[in-house]
Amino acid sequence: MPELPEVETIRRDLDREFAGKKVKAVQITGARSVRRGTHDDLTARLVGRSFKTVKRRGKYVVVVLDSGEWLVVHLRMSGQLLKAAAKAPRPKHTHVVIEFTHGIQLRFVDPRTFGEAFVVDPARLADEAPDVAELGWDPLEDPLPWVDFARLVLGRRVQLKALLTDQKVIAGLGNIYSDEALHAAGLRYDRLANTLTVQEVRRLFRAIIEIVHEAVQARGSSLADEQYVDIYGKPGAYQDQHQVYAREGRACPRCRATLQRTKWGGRSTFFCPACQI
DNA sequence: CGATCTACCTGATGGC
DNA sequence: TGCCATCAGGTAGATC
Repeated sequence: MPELPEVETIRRDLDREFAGKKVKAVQITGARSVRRGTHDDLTARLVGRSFKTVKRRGKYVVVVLDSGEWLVVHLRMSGQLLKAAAKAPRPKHTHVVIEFTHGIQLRFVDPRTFGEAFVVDPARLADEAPDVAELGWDPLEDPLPWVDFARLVLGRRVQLKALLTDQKVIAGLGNIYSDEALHAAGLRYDRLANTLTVQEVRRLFRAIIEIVHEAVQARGSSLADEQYVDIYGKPGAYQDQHQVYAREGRACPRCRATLQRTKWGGRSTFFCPACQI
């Protein structure tokens, strides 16, 4: 569920709440949530360590420990990171609990169990976490001359939605924000990347950056099920600014044509059939 | 290289 | 009420 803006919201709050805090104990109850390395190894590399800073790469949360190692968390479809008092009741599907002093916990809750947490030595990232090492351009973190973006786009004969959601090309966009960015740029999801004009590439570049920044401002998107919440359990507000996502049958905010929903790559895709070309 | 499936899971929702 | 199908923010791997 969470894409770049949601993960960035979580990152900022984690950094504010936990930077400098020392891990007292770790409890791992969900078998699937820790699958790179053993449970004992994760525990040993966390206990007694402090959270130094919290960073983000694409949709990965990266906690830099005072040992220099990284605690990496990916929330996949249904993961949540929640700050809670030790005595507060534990939600169902709580798989990992990191205990700090003063009775504060960081909990990893994940009903569908696709998410994961692991500790990695950043010097060995390419070997031990190639998925993290190979991430592409992060539209919030990485300054990128737009001509370099143009090279990324024009060099591929691939449909735009595949390009935007390919984490090795652009890190952090998923189903919601790729649809929103394509609408903002006036481009269809199935347009081939290498057919874009220079002007269209520039519009896409600007649209991606703008959408991501606006969504971070609004603390991300929570859909009807409120699966995404921040570390305090609060939903985001960007869904109120969605122009196309989950708005099929309604008027396009730009041209008033009726927005459509279709299936692309096995997922719902929303677009305006009139002003996205 | 690129497109298309499948699989990994639980839970919410809607039709009958 | 129950039962069944479908859908959900992601990604990796197999196959063509």
